[in-house]
Amino acid sequence: MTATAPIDRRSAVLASALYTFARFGYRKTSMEEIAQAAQISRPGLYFLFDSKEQLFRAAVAQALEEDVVEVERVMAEHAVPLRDRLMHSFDRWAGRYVGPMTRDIQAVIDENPRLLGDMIDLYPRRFAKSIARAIVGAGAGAGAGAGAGADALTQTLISVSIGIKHQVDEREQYRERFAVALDLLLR
Amino acid sequence: MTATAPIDRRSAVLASALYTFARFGYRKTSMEEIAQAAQISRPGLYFLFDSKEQLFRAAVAQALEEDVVEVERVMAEHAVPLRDRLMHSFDRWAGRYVGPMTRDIQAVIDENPRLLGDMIDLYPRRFAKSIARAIVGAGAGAGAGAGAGADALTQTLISVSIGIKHQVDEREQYRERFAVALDLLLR
DNA sequence: ACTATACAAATAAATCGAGATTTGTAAAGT
DNA sequence: ACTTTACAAATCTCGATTTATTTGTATAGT
Repeated sequence: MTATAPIDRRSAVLASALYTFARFGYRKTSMEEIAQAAQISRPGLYFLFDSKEQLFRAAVAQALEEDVVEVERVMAEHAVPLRDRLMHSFDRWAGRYVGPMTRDIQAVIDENPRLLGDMIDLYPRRFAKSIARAIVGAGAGAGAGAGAGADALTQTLISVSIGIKHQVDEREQYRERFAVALDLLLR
Repeated sequence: MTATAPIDRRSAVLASALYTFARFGYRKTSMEEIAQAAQISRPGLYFLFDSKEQLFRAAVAQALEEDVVEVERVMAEHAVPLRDRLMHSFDRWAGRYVGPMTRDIQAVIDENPRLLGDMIDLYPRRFAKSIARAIVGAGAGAGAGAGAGADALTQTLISVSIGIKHQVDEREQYRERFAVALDLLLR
């Protein structure tokens, strides 16, 4: 119990930091601003994180990790209908980052690929794998072929999701359009 | 016959100009570069077009017009399978602008909405309408509901197309992925 | 229906130094 | 496991000036 306190603190700072990075972009966000938003002193930040770069990486990693863990958890709930699981997972993975407040989180990630290294490929792959597994598990995608049909369906769902994200500017619109696509792609 | 010569010239200059704009962006492309690429003198350009802005508008308009006219033509050919018509139309409308050489045509259009005015909304709407009409005509999308199902299918196809364009960097990859999506969305 | 040359006016890019901000670390304190 | 204060070094910002490029037009020529 006593050991969880610093972990929670660290986690809270990362969540706050990501939000601050999102508002001003990586470059124009100072450690001072991050510290104030997180209610910590600036040297205290350096106690928790070695550098601004590492803090940024950790903040993005935590967000992606939480998202993908939630997706993996939901997709494994075989009792609830596949359609509902997909809706929830894509909304968490992508829909969540549509809209005036959160859109810039995606932007700050996209604009600093150099700082993020593997994460940019690894997490989306893990997301896709989780989706595909659940689709074969539910027997959708292709009655007999199994894996191939599931990969095709997964790939198409991801493309739809990316496309919608570029078309709409509110999370609710994302959800509506993705629901339409889901109805067409699931029979 | 004698009157077609200037029209062809103008048209060729516009095609060349769009390509040049695409390579360097609107701002960093000079009239001199456009003139050289089009094998015409710079004052000659001003004889054909009032200003750089007007030339840019005309170049984009010509490309979009040719694309959408081709789409309308193909989608009206009721004899050929709907799937083939859709593949051809989306490849012409979007796939064509994927790839190392042509990728930036889309970018230069997106980056200068102020210069393009209505075109940015009008041509995509015309494209969507052409697709939706053909889908109802072919009886796909929804056996009974007619229009609603066709609009949903059209909307989803467009989202897929936009998504794929952001995922791939070669036209052939676009075609492959879109074919996969088509197979899933058409039964 | 153009080309070649030329030119004024506007725009953009390059340079530069002064001043401010920011990073990362240290030290002393609780 | 932090806070406060302090500081050197690096980085960024800003304005000013200069230099170069570009636009749009004109003029003479074919």
